[in-house]
Amino acid sequence: MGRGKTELKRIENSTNRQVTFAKRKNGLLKKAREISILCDADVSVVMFSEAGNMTEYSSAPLIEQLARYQKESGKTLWDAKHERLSAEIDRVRKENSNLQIELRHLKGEDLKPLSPQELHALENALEDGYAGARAKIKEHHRKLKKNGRLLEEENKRLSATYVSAAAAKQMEHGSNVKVELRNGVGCI
Amino acid sequence: MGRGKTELKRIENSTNRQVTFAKRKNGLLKKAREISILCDADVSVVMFSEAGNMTEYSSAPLIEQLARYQKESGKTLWDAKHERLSAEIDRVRKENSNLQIELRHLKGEDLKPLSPQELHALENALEDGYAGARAKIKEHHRKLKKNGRLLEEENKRLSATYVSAAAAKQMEHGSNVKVELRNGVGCI
DNA sequence: ACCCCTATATATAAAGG
DNA sequence: TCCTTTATATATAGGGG
Repeated sequence: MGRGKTELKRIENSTNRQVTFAKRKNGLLKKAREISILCDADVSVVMFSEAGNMTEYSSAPLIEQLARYQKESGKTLWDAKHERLSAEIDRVRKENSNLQIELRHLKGEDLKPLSPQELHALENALEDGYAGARAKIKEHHRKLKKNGRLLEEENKRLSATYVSAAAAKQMEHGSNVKVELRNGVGCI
Repeated sequence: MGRGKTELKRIENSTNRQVTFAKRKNGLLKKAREISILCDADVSVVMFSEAGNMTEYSSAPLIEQLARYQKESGKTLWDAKHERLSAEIDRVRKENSNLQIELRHLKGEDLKPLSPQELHALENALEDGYAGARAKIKEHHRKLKKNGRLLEEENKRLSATYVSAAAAKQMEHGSNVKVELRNGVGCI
């Protein structure tokens, strides 16, 4: 619809994608309104842009539409959602636990369950990671310094906000591992 | 659209109304599919004809769309229990994100947003952590060795299960950070 | 109700400001 | 990014099986 025929695939150019979304979003909403009026139908549309911005249209209260949806489709939105949420919580918690174990191992804690082989590997990982990280950090540090006092002032400002953000996060959900490391990073 | 311009009001003739609904319903669904594909957006449409027949389209599971809707709009579609579950997911996700950032910093990645002060602190943290961890690991390693071959055999067995568990976790949700570190730990 | 056809009305891609 | 202006592509009203 327009000067060029468009293939039905994700528009690669980000700007074009956004522009097209804005146009078509309006088009879709208009069509939804029209059909609900012309044909005395109930229509609900919920859209999320790539960036996460929501747009909705519903000719009747959405909750009523959903109640109807459940009755018609036989799908139990509520219960199913509950199960999904619970499953997601399990998944995310497990991931969290793994991350924390990783951090502890890297700090030399909770080594008991590790076999000699794993300990050896951990030593190597630490050694490699340490050397690489240290080099990168120094390099980055050096670059920053080259930019002189002005930038350093700016960084101090940023540092202040970063530290308070870190503090806020601690208050929020003080994981031991994180608190310790945050302190290490944020203070001095 | 078509031979006659149509007023935006309920079509009086029942047959025409139904025919128009059928046509426009398909048009709307097509548009919804297109926008979701072209613009990488998430779109859900639920429609009920005058007669009560339901049609739905959702680029992502409708339940998830609705969860997002709730969060964005602030409107409660279902009970508080679900909201608590959602809040917990958000909380743990945020914590995961922080943990991953920490791991990256410790690996010398994503250093750009850090100020010189923070970089310095990170260096110290790495240095201290590294020395401490290494000492602890060596000590632990030494102790294990003292217990001789029998225990070592046992540890090999444990190691095997640990490694496959780690591999399974990778398959599950391969975060870059984790995968790399797990490899370091699990593989030698 | 469901196709098909065709004239028109709309939607929108591309381009420029 | 948003608006305006085209030229084109699509959607669809009305009509006939």
